Amino acid sequence: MADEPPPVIWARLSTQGRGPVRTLDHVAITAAAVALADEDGVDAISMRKVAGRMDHSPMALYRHVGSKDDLTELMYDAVLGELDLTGIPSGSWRADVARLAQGIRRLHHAHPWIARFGHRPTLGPNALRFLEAGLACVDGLGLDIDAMMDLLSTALQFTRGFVEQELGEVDAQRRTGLDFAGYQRQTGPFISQLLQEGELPYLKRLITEAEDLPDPDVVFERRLAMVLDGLTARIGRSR
Amino acid sequence: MADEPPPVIWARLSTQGRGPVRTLDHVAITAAAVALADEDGVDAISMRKVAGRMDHSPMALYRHVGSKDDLTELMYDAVLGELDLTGIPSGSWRADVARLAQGIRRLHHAHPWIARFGHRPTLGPNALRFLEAGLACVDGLGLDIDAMMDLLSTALQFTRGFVEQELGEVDAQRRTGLDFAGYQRQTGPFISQLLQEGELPYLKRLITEAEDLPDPDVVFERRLAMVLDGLTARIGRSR
DNA sequence: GTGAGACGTGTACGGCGTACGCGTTCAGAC
DNA sequence: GTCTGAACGCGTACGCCGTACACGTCTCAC
Repeated sequence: MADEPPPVIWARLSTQGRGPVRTLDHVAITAAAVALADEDGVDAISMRKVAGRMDHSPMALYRHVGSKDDLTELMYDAVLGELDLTGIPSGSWRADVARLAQGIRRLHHAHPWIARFGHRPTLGPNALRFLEAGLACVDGLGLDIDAMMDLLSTALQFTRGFVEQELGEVDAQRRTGLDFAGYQRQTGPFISQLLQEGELPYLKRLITEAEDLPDPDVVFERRLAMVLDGLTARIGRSR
Repeated sequence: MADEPPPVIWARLSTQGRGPVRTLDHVAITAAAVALADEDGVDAISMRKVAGRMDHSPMALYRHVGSKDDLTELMYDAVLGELDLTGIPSGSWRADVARLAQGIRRLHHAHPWIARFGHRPTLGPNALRFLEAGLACVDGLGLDIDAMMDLLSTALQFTRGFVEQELGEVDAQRRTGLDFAGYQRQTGPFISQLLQEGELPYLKRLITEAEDLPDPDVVFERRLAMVLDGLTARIGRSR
């Protein structure tokens, strides 16, 4: 059985070695890729374009990142580094977890492409920093490590699901070039037809009774508060 | 300003018209695409392969689906149709919402590619059926339609986030051809090195103290219960 | 000095989504 | 019964994509 190279990028990141001085490294490549993704969207990320942005040949990148999948993992960890974790843990687990959730949501808004890669939990430095900070928030509550993970993960998984739904909207807008109002204008006739034809009482109520343009920040806060309430109950129970 | 075609596929689905009898329609195409995705994964979905599976030329599909994005939306609605909604609403909102969440999770496990498309909430027949059933579960609790949506969406968004994390794992396994044990074997040395070098007390606790191979079903139930607890609190408050 | 390894490049392969134009088939207008 | 034009499926082609592989060049260890 051969010694396979580790499948973890983080164990494969090389530093300047014997050859010519490098004009490229994984940090710069990652930064270029992030900038590209931020500007032009997920679908614009290509090895060729990233390389072009750095005035290098596409194949030059492979000396440093192994594959496009590797690059996306580096990108993910890189933006995780933007999270501000100062003052965490603060002593109030609820405030801290809420701050982490809000931070993660902001991160997804700043980099809407994050959600579109399916990753294992990455072992990058920023992901680890985040994990440590997150678990520190829920330490000292008399919970074992599994329960601590439950608290943290539940809040963050809700956040991820919420944000992904938001971003589906954003992404569709970018692809179709239609904002929400334009979309409504286009779908209006179809929805009217649906309501006329079928038995869709709740769709009707949504359209007639629901708040018209709810502030997504407010909705997020409201739902996050419910989730945190559920976590609180769990802490009380295990004491 | 020209009359653009509606951006909603559902308003553009055509039926047999004047020309030659069709040998293809969006239902058959969608079914073939779903089968392909189930067998070979997201990355295998291509117009060419779907067409090949039906013994047709790739371009024939475009007569019926408009674009690959359209096709993915059809696929999403198609699998939503697999959800069993009989007996919903049952009278117990909590049991119903839990059932919906479990159903959605099962759906994602059966079709792991679902999560990889960013969609607007689709207006397909099955999505509408699901929406109606979901809101029916949380009706009669004295909540307005916005609060009803909060309840339903919070549970489902948590589910989506949970499942996407699970699937990141599954997907990575398919891509690398390494199961979890193999992955652990490969990453073990790197993690040992991390623990030796850095200050990662919680990673250490996770590895030494956490349950070794937690049953994901159990973890999901436990966390979902917490979320539902949070929702319960909200209902009590608004009465 | 010299050899080996690191670095970036050029070329090429097989795949992709889909625009465009074509012949064929048939429902409805006359 | 004939004609016509819309609907249908196909062939070709374009410009992308990820990346395997072979190559020349540069630098450090010896």
